[in-house]
Amino acid sequence: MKKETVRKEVTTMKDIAREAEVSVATVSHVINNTKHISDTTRNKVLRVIERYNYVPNSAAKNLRQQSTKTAGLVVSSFPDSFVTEMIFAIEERAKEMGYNLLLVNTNEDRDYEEKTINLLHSKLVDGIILSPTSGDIQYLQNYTNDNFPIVMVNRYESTIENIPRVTGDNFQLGYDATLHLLKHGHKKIGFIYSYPNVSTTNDRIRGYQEALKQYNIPINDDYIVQGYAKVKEGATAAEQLLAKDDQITALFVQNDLMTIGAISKIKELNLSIPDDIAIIGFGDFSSSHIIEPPVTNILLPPETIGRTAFDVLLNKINNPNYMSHIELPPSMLIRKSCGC
Amino acid sequence: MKKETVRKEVTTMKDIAREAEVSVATVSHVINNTKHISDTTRNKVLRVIERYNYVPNSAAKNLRQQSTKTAGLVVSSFPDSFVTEMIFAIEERAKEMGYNLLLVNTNEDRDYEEKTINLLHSKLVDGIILSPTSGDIQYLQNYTNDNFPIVMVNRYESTIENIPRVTGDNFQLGYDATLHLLKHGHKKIGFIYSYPNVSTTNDRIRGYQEALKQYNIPINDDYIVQGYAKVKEGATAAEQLLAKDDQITALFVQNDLMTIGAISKIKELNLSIPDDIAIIGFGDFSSSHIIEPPVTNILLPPETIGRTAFDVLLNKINNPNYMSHIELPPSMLIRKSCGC
DNA sequence: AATATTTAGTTAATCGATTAACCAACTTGA
DNA sequence: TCAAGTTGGTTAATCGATTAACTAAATATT
Repeated sequence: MKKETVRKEVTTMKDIAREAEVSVATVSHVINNTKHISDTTRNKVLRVIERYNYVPNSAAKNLRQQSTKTAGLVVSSFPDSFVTEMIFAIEERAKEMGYNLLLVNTNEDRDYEEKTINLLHSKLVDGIILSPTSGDIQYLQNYTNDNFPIVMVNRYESTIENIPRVTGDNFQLGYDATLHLLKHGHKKIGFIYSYPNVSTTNDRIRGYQEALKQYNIPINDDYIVQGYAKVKEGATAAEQLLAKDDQITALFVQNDLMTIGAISKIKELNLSIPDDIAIIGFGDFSSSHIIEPPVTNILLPPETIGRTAFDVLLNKINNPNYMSHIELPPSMLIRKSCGC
Repeated sequence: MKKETVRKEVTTMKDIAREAEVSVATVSHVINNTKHISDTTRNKVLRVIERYNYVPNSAAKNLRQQSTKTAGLVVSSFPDSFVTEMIFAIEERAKEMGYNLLLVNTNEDRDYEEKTINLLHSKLVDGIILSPTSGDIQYLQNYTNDNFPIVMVNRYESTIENIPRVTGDNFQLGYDATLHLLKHGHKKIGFIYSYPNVSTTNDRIRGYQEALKQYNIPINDDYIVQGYAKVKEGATAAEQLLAKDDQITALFVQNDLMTIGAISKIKELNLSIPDDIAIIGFGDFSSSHIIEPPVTNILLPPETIGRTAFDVLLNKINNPNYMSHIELPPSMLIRKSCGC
């Protein structure tokens, strides 16, 4: 039951060599400038290449050179403006450095993540930038033991220390945003996170709790709910929080889509922002300032994180012993939704 | 000045074969299920594979099999919700069909697009889904002559008819949105597009003009301005349109970011939406319904377009003679900004 | 019992480049 | 004039898999 494959007539270096009446080695040297070739021969070869519209077979090249000038980028989610901008920055930096990017989205599926990294490993890419999903990623240890370059971006896994990483300071982020709300007099602050058991969520929650502790406010785990990084689920999470007898007066939401969901739910309930419910979102998403009221956000710099991550990967590729844990500070973009 | 390369100790199939005391062929057959191997041998091999955490070298596999199970996706822009969702859909469909996706963003750079396709060609990928940027893309003809599978998505180039494509019906889209504004009594309608000389823009403008013509309204090219698909530039475009003596009363904007920019500019000018200026945007972006007033959009289905595009590519890969031009109809999501 | 078929493996050619090692012819220098 | 160096190439091994063709042993068939 073999599939009938239509054999493609693809020009190889051999064809070019034959046509130009030189050896394949010469063709290769002309293409790669690896040896001095006389102008006559060089031009003869180039003309044939031109005529046949010849492009060297990358698989063969990769196999021989043990390098692909391609990097893998494995992210766990996608249409969230922070991640999108980070991807964009990595892409851009890769382009600048002469690399291509193989982008894969695991959609928070741990098994798929492992499978993908397996696939990307072994010379399909020179290295991987990974934003891991939750769960045990000890399997990564095998790759790092093999000296296969991996760097973590945005999220990290604290049990694995020997992988370089570039993230935001999410503890500080959680702390700063919460403190801001506390200063406005809020005592019951809801926290809507995307996914559990990932460093971004964990660290922000720790920061949130630390701020509350400093204000001597008891920590209530019921105030911390999941919103799956989506509009609808963000709305549901907000609804759930606002339905409590406790009269929560502020919301701290961890991504743009959930923020939009939460705001639409608050409006639907005919509550006023920020008078009834204050809200702080995450990331400088573009509609923030035209939403009514304009949304106050706490941010991390996606471009810097992305570009830095790629540079770190490059360092790791060139030097297997390279190591660094880079953490970038958050900042706040204060508008109206927090009550300022 | 050769770079000192640290030779990586990578386990090959030969190592596995030696260790399991079988031939490399047997190892290959175990891995690929290409021949019946006794349970004893199979297990012996599998154990060694497990122990060494062995993964076959894809470059070698690709070279031999003349197939990579990877598709290239070349887009010309990125952080726009329509494109993002389309990419997401293509990704998802590729995953379902056992393919990986090599995503490259050309950022509207024609030369980079050509270079990228050159690179992706020749067995780095099995085929390419392309959303071409403007300019002469006759160079594509070389690839299609080689039977290299390419399909165009979202945008197309009308001078090349022998490449399958999946797009929206943008003429209809331009027509419908404009007609809607005309029915509300608007006569001076500004049109803000992202990039010139691409089919999406051209077709929508044709639709826009056709609608005006049917209402016997003279076409004024000054009403058609560029917004570069970005928030800031969208705002500038809106400002430029509203500054005219003509008193434009409606805006038809071709992507989410520019729509957000235009709205913020209108608010900045203390004009009311929809009373002073009606506005119709494009795409069902998530903040549409919480912006004040909620934004009316005309849409195309990014998921259907994306999934279909991948299926078309698959057809083209399996059958070089496959051909189709698929055009999906627009729909409208009416909210308040149009004056309804 | 002789022959045919099945099972379980092996051998070796192959994919299309890169590149170290080699070589021939020509220059240069003393 | 002859050794040394330079120029402009070529030869052939190699990267790490896949797979057609082959073989030996075991099993089935007549």
